Amino acid sequence: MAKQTVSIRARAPLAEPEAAEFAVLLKAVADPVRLRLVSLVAAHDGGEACVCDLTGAFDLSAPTISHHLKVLREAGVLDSERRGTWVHYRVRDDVLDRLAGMLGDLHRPAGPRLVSAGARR
Amino acid sequence: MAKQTVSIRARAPLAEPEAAEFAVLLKAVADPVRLRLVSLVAAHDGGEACVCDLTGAFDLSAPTISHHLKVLREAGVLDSERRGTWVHYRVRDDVLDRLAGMLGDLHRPAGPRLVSAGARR
DNA sequence: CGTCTAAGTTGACAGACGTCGAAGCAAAGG
DNA sequence: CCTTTGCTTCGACGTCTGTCAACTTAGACG
Repeated sequence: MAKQTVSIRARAPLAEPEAAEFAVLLKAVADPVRLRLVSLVAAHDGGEACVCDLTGAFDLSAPTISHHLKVLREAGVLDSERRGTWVHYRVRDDVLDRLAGMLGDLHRPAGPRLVSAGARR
Repeated sequence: MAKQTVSIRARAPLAEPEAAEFAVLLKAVADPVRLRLVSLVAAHDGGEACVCDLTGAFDLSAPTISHHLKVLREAGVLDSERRGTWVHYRVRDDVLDRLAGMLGDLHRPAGPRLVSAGARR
């Protein structure tokens, strides 16, 4: 009788296009400054913050902060909206959820999920 | 009676040292090739794979694959062990869990966790 | 030992990245 | 209209990163 070990690692590996897509998100977040920026925006009351709330937390010039915010915005991690004089940033919760879910799924065997894909709110 | 809206965003923002630490992990994974490498290793039978199992999936030279594996190893995402002629790589599940957990926590309000911090296995 | 195969190291190079100062644009208030 | 304040864009600079060809190291097997 053959070996019959049902593979414990049944999940299919990431295809190249998916990997490329996630890599864009990961690259955006893979920087101490940008990670803290996301964290600061998420932790801010109401889940949004204007740039003026953020610059004080860093020893960096305003253009540099603006640059990092642009990277996060273009990657889809943050949304921005101008209201009067101030520009408000907000975290794309769904995007962060997809990212966290993908990383969790990587090493977790296929089957019933522990966490539902949608965010709880 | 006062409004009593307990701030929905109570989680403290990431401190700089934590951010730097996580950024190292994220940088390691924030590359299409490395993301697929991790995925391939994780999806491989037994949760481990030798380099010879991996090189075929890419249009890259062996030194380049070796370089990416080194980055992942030094960041702590992968473990490697030489057994005879072959070097076997394995995913550090705990590390990936910490990463996924951190990203999930970023935008999720503080309070009772949905997922226990330790991996289920 | 000699040789073959697997994997890693070195050195080089083009391109991407993080940072800043200076200049630009947008809204609000004189 | 002019000025001020908040934020972004531009241009430049040094550093880091992904890639390869060439070479080296580590075991296995005669």
